[in-house]
Amino acid sequence: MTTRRVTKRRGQTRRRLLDAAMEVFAESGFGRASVEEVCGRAGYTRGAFYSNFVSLDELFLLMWQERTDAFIEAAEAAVDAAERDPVGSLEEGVERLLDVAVVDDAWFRVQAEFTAHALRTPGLRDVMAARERRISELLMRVLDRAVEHVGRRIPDREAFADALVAVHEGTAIQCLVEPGSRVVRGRRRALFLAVVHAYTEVHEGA
Amino acid sequence: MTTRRVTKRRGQTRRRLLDAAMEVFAESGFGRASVEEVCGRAGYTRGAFYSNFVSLDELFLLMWQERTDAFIEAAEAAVDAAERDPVGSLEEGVERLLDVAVVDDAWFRVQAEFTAHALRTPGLRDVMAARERRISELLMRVLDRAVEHVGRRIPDREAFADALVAVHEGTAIQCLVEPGSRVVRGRRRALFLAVVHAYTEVHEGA
DNA sequence: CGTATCGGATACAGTTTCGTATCGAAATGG
DNA sequence: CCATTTCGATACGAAACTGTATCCGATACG
Repeated sequence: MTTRRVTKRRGQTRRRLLDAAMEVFAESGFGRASVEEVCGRAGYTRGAFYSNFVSLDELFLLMWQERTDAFIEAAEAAVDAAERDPVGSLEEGVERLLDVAVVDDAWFRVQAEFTAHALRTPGLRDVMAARERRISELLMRVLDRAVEHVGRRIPDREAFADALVAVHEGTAIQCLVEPGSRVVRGRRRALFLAVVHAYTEVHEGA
Repeated sequence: MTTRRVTKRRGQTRRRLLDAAMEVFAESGFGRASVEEVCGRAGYTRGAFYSNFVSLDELFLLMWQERTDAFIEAAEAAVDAAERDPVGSLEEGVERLLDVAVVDDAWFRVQAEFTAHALRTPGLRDVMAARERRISELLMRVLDRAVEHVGRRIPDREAFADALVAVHEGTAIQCLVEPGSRVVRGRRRALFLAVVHAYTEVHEGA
């Protein structure tokens, strides 16, 4: 077992394959995508693929994790910045939350693919659950300050977090299924706000 | 073009193929399921399949519609019965709503498959959207009486309906992703109740 | 019953995909 | 630059799947 040299060409091919996978899965779906289709899109042949990954399943997971991590990290950075510049009202807090919980069409399709895939692959359920938790923590952080600032508190943080995630995912589906309903953002805002009010109460010792 | 005889054997085969499709799609996913796999499960060969359907896509759609219709009709019947026996509180109304909006594991998997599939098949988006609307109407009917009965009214029915569907689907995902969280039913109830309160107000002329 | 029609099994040809094994080109590092 | 390692293209064999065409048992109808 000798330590192998790692060339930069390798990194580039992995990158291109990962990116191509995202496009292909969004278009054809995971189940109907072939190794060849991904390679072709990336400008390679199967040789490159099998030299970098062991299976489509692995590639899919890696791609998904990469995107998820990138998204969460970006969102965390935004939240960090926001925490140094606290909002004055719940409405503002929800507005920021909407900015973080963006719904991107291609990505959400892949997300749907992954969900379906993960639901019948035991090991992946946990991966998804873990991600849901990270996102819920993130959404919580966005609101924490705002809630405190207006003199309210959160009796049951866990329930609140679950509710936020549910609303996020539930409304995201609607955004994509409904044809051209741009009205949806308003609906999302309203629903988030309602949930924030419902899961917080006026702080006693203020 | 003569009118063809329709035997009962044919009906039976269709039925078995439809049922097998449900199982297979839940296990293997739609994209990775083959015609042969479905036939095998049903106890037939491909000859039977191509004599009854033109493609897996068609079979999938028919199966999905059949199940969806059955579910909605059953729910409607339950709602009809319930309307003759009105509830006395919002809590009771939500409880009934939970009974209607059941989350069945296998079916939800197939639902996830269909969602992913429909998101990249333009014609199917509309089909899904139409179904969402039927379900939202149903959920609304469950609550209408209850809301009225406790002297409240619904300012924006459409927004309310959307919110209910979003909560239903969002929480359904959580039910399936989280390992053994039986606590979730309580969470669902709470969230539904919160939404009902948020989207209704005390009726003026009472 | 007998016969015409129907339905599903079987056989077949063609395509797609897979995973591996091999080979030449490119990159590395001395 | 040269030697060596690494990377990806290509060639190959095997397997799975598709869709059709044909055939024979089952079924309906008079």
